[in-house]
Amino acid sequence: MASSIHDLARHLNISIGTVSRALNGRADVNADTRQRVLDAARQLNYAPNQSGRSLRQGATHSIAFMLQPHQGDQQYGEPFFIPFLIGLQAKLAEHGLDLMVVMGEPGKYQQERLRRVVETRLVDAVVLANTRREDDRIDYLGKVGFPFATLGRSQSGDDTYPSLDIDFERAGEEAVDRLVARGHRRIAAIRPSLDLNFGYLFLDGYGKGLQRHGIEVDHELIADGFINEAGGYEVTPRVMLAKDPPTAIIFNNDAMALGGCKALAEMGMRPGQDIAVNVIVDTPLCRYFSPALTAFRPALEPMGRRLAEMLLASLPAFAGPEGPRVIREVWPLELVARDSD
Amino acid sequence: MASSIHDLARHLNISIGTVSRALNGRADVNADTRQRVLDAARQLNYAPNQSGRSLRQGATHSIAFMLQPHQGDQQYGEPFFIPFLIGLQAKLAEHGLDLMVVMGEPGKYQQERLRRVVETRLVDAVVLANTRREDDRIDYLGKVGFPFATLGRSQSGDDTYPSLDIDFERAGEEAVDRLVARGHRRIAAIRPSLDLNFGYLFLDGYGKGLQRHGIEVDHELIADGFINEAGGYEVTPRVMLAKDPPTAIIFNNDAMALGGCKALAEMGMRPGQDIAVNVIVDTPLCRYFSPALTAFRPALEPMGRRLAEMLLASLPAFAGPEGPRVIREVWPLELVARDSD
DNA sequence: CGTTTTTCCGTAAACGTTTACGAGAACACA
DNA sequence: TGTGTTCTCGTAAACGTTTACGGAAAAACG
Repeated sequence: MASSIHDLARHLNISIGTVSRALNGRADVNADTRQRVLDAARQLNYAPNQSGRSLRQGATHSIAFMLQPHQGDQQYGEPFFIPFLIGLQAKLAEHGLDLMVVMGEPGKYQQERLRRVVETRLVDAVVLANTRREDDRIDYLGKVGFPFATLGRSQSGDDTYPSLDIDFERAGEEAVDRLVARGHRRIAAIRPSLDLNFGYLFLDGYGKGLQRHGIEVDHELIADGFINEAGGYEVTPRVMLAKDPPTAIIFNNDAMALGGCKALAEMGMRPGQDIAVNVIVDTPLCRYFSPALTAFRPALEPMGRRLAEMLLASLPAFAGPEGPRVIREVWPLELVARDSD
Repeated sequence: MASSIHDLARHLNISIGTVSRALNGRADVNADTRQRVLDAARQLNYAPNQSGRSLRQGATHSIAFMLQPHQGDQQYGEPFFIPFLIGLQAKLAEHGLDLMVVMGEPGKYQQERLRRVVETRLVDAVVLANTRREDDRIDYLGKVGFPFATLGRSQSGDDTYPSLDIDFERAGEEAVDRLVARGHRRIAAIRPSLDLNFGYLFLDGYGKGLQRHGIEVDHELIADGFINEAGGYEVTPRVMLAKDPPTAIIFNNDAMALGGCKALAEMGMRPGQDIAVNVIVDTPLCRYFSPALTAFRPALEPMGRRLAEMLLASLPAFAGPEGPRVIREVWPLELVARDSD
């Protein structure tokens, strides 16, 4: 069924070497011959077998995107990633690269899966999401020298890989600024309990913001919960029961915010009226929730494109004439003021 | 860097044939030898090069999932697909298959991309999403005999491929039942204007439902719009301006429903009070919208798993002893009654 | 002990490419 | 005409596997 380069060569009474060179745009082939090859290829529906060229070239021309669904994502499903993926894959496609998505089982350790991807040479490089503060995957990839980039920062590794993150720290600070400006002094912070790095960054910004306004950090106002709606629902009452309860809450995750608002509602508190709510990392959910939640929005699709560029710039095969280079960027979030504060 | 089967063989003073057989669990290898090979493989971090085995075996052990982002999805991004993908890839992974995601550019024709995937033998099979009523992709894959399955039905092809869909027809009918039971006789239907097949199925069910209750179809109450929020926003006023306006609306898409509700709000109508709203295909957005929208919910993650099973059952290499078979299923949706009707 | 069967392993071909190398033809130049 | 250069192409090796085949050794059998 599938036609090979031999069929094409035979059909043209030409050697396979010439066919290959013609197809790959090499200079040492007669313009006329090239045209004939191109025409015949189209006519016979020929395209070079990917496995064959991968094997010969030692490159698969594909990239793996690795994310780990959290437990309980089956219904909710991190809408965060889709626009990012759209951007990522669009830019990769411009360079003839395909995208593989490796998810792993929800909640299960991904290291084994990653090892297989690497050792098996399934892809040329990996893009890591859900970066943890200490991330085995980064350590591993660094150790074995496999090319990768990360969406999100980490303390692991030695910064020799490209990474793109959003400025959680600054967003945390800005949220505090905003809430203080609106008269709040008792501001709570709720973040995921996992080792996810952005939880720390957010809290740093939150602390810095408070400090700048001369407000002391009250640990009764900080809580960690599982990074989903149930987590937010469970943990929000905890800060509300502080001796001196908060008048505002910053949620470090949209799902947790939604769960938190449910808990607040059950306590008879309406966001935007009885309590102010901000959430870091806006998603469509924040917008459609009632009241619409004031949130900080990242430019996901451009981020996807950009991280693809950064990854490619770090790969010798794709880097420009100046050679490969490692770029690391932190992008600002845009405040979307809505009705919850 | 990467170790090959030759390294392993040399290290063990053994032939590469034996190593391969040991690794692949073939019977004709001494138990003792096998263990030594396995140990050495682990020790040397060896795993067979994927390109090599793909080339030799004529199978890539990966599947492509092909979806087409609609224009304007950059922020919203079809949350529908993530849980489905989680299920799909989980089941595929159980069989040692990897998942490739091919998106194409938003709004752009995917045929070229598909041809490349097929001719290049990038994957062993394809899963198609966003099936259209007449779908070139299905025609093409059928014609060239490339294995595939679809999420959603189509009129194209001759039903010789596995497909899994949700029962839009029945959901449309049930929505009518529900609304009639609640006293409505003037029920509008809003669906996407594209050739997406589910739009037709939905409308069939809607018509059948009306008929069963002796209500005549009024074409002033049916409208098509672009399948996003803007489309819903634009088209909803149109049905509201009918000579005899509707007291209920069924939306065939969550994004359109949200846009529609915005339009309704601007006309001073509150869903659940001044007008009833149902939406086919629930997403988290429906749940968090205010008022929470009554909607019909599919079991996305199980559907993903199931379609993977169905696809595998149709592939000779994975089918059981009874040989490959084509399964087609239509799954019911679960009504989630909320506050909008 | 001779014969047959079984167990185990090495050899080599094949999968479909790309590419280094070299060679013939055409051309330029003196 | 002789020499050097440029164009163009064919040859063959290599990428890392899997697997059909055959053969040697061991085991089973009478």
